[in-house]
Formats: sequence, C-alpha cells, structure tokens
Amino acid sequence: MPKSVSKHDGVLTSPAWSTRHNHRQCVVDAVTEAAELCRHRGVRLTDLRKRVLELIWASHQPIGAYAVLDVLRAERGGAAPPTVYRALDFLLEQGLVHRIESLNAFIGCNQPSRAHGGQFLICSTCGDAVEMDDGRVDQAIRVSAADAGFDVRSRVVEAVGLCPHCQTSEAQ
Amino acid sequence: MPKSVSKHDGVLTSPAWSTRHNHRQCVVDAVTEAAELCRHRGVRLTDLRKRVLELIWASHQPIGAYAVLDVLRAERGGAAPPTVYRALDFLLEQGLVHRIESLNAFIGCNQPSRAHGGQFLICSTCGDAVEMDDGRVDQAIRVSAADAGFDVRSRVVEAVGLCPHCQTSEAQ
DNA sequence: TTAGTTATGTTATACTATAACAAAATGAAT
DNA sequence: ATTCATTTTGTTATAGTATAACATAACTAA
Repeated sequence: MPKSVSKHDGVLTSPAWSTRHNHRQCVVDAVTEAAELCRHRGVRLTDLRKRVLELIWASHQPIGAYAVLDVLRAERGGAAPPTVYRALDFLLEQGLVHRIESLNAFIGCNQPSRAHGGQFLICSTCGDAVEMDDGRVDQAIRVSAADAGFDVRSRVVEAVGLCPHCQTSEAQ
Repeated sequence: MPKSVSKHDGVLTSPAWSTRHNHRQCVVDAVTEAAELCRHRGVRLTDLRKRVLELIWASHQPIGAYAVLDVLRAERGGAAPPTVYRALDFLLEQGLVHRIESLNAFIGCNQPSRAHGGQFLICSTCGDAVEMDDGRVDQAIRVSAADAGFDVRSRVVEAVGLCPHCQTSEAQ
C-alpha cells in the first residue's frame, strides 16, 4: 500500500487548522445537518452512526476505519471492525462521508445534500484534505472519456501536493 | 474495501479484448521496451522484475499483487509477499506500471518513457482498464486546485463506467 | 578477491475489510 | 400492548493487502 493515514493514531492531534476555525462548532453543525437530512430522507441516523460521523468530523483529516474503531472501543465495550464498517457503509450511501482511495481513509462531506463524487486536495505535509468538487474537472474527465467511447458513472479524483499553509512553511 | 480486482484469480482468463489484438505480442513488446528503457537508465530489470512485469501485462487487466504472487509461487519456489511488492515498487518507480488505487491493483503503463500520473477508465462490467492521460484533465485539476491555493504534485484519476463494448452488450 | 552495494529469501506481523450467524432494537400491523 | 417482520448491532472468524526486519545471495567496481 502506498501510504496510510493512520496506524490508529492521530485522532486527537492538533494540526495546522486548529487555530483557524471553531472546530467543535463545525463538528456540531455537520452532525446537525446530517440528522436533518436523514430525517428528511426517512433513514435512521442511529447513535452509533452519528457517533462515527462525529469522530470523522472531529478528526478533521482523513481518518482510517480502525482509528475510529479504537475510539469506539474505548467508549463502549464490544466494538469490532464490522461495527465501524457498517456505519461507514451507511454514511457513504447517504453521502455524509467520502472515502479517499489513496489513503484508505474517510472524511466528512461538505455538501451532503447534493449528490456528487468528491474531488480531494491532499496535503502531503500536514495531511489535511480539502474537498473541491469543481465541475470543470468532472467535465474534462467526461469529455476525455467520451473520446475513448467510455460512459463514466463515477470518478475518483485525488490530488496530492502542498496546501497554502505548508507552501509558505516550506519556503520558511 | 470497496471492491477488489481479484481473489487471486483471473490471471489466465480470456476477457473481451482477447479477440481484438495479438496479446502475446503486446506483452513481448512491452517487456522489450521496458528492458531498453532500464538499460538506458542504468537500472536493473532483473529476471524477477521482468517476470512480474510480464505477468501484469499478460493479465491485460488490473491485477492484484497476490494474484501475481500465486503465479510466482507456482513457477519458482519461495516467493513471498515482499518478493512481489519489491518488484512492484521498482516497476512503479520506473513508471513501468501504475497502481490503481480504487482496485488495489496494478496495470502496465502504455508510455513508460514519459513521466506522467496516469488516468484510468475502468469498466465496471468487464473489468478492463484503459489509460488515457489527457492533458485537459490534468490542466483542469491544476487550475481548480490553484483556485484553492494548492500546489499539486501528483494526481489520482480513476473513472468507473462502461467501456464501448459493454455499452453495446448491455443494450443487447 | 575483496569489499561495498543492491537484490532476493525468509519469517513474522501490521493494516484493511468482509462473511456468517446470533441477538437486540425498531416499527408497523393488529 | 402484542406480535411479526425488518433493520440494526454484537460477535467470532477469516480474507485480503502490505510492510518490517534480518539473513543470504548476486552483482559491481576497485
């Protein structure tokens, strides 16, 4: 595997973004929006699913399933891999989280009410990932694929590089 | 994991492409070009590395590391995961193969002499993957990322959909 | 040939994910 | 409230993917 986002660590660290916004509030907002969305759709955001979503948002970076599992295990007894993977399956189906393929990790979705694939900018220095969802990118892929006669149903777009903050840090 | 390209199977199957080109020759050509490239670069395409590259090309679809390993085990004694992963690391470094993140699988590179990321169209029906490397896509990602202040160093672009052949098959 | 480097062999283990079945909770009819 | 069907969660086991660490062998250059 190319690299991993966690060996079950990093859930409670304080990366670069920590000073830049009200993190606790952003987690609350995301979970609140998810709850409303699920109620509206007639699906159940159970305590377990809600807690997994909270932990993913609280990480504020791509987080591995087993890192989520470790927290769950500490909180409630008897959490096992299927516990978290089933919750993740639900959250993915509902578009509340995205999976980042190149990291084997998960991250909260910014716009869960709108169906979309998700395009990610991943900073190789700090590990932050931001979602961009630019129509021009989807468009370019669709056009390019059409040239090959291919009918595109879903896309994985993950760009690795340096975020603005780490660019300036690197220059010192 | 979303899906897998193999449970160690499929190495010697005969998918859709089998009637459409001289497969044995395409494998030979790819390995020949790789050998020349390595000689030119002063790196060693050893028997093991060459054999792994052959097996990947022979599959003609994305193939998992353990599927390669199974063949190696049958041919020579004493092949273990590191045997194939180290060969894959070499081939990836030299740009002779690409890794497809969403499949945990590897595929031969069409244009190994030119450094590039690799963009893939993956057919969800037949499992074929074709490489496209369209500058418009890279460009769109770079521009979109720049809007977010992000400096892109590498990209993962994997589109899943229907290849031309499976589109017509599906329509019947 | 010898020493240094690179490549491979070998064993063990880490990390990621799912299968299969049991028990509990929920929801919608009585 | 009770029953039944469905969904969710618990639990155990296992499959699939990848790397660490150290030993041996092969290659290269002096």
